[in-house]
Amino acid sequence: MSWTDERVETLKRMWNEGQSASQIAKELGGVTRNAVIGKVHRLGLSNRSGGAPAAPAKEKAAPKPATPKPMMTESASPKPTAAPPMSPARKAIIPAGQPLPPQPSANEISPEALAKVNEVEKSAKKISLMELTERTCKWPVGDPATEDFWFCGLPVQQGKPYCEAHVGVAFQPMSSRRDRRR
DNA sequence: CCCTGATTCGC
DNA sequence: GCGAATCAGG
Repeated sequence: MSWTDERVETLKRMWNEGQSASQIAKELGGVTRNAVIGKVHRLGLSNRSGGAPAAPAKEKAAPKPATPKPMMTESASPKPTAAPPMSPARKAIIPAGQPLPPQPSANEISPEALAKVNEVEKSAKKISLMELTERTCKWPVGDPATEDFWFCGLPVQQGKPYCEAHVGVAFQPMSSRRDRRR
């Protein structure tokens, strides 16, 4: 693949939209994110600005022009309030009667988060215990005492044991989310 | 480990 | 000019 006008155009557009290099590469196809980044540099638009070099620096070793970009959306307030799902290990010891394990109670969890989970669970990979890996969401769904039980299996949020959606319900902002978003 | 962009350098 | 390899950071 080569950089046709059209492809370059798409590149520019997406880059300015804040898309990541890898996303752009995927969209374009036939190129890697490295290619995209390389091109971005050659086009001189490493800084996601329309093209207004407000900083006329002549530095050679200017390490950091500062990046006023949103970047990673990481909210840090890890205080597990909503009971994290129990270990799969207790699978068999459940009185198969009715005292079902407290399905991560839908107490005061963000309605949005719950809605998100419901959606996610529909497209979940539904993997089994054995299929769990370091980077698969380990959120259990269903009744461990029945066949109707599986793990989410979606890609986990970096660091966390669950996917984004499940991290959302697993880690409550400790109160009933009071603060405002960023 | 996953991901991000930045840089280098042989082609 | 191109982009894989590498680097630096989250």
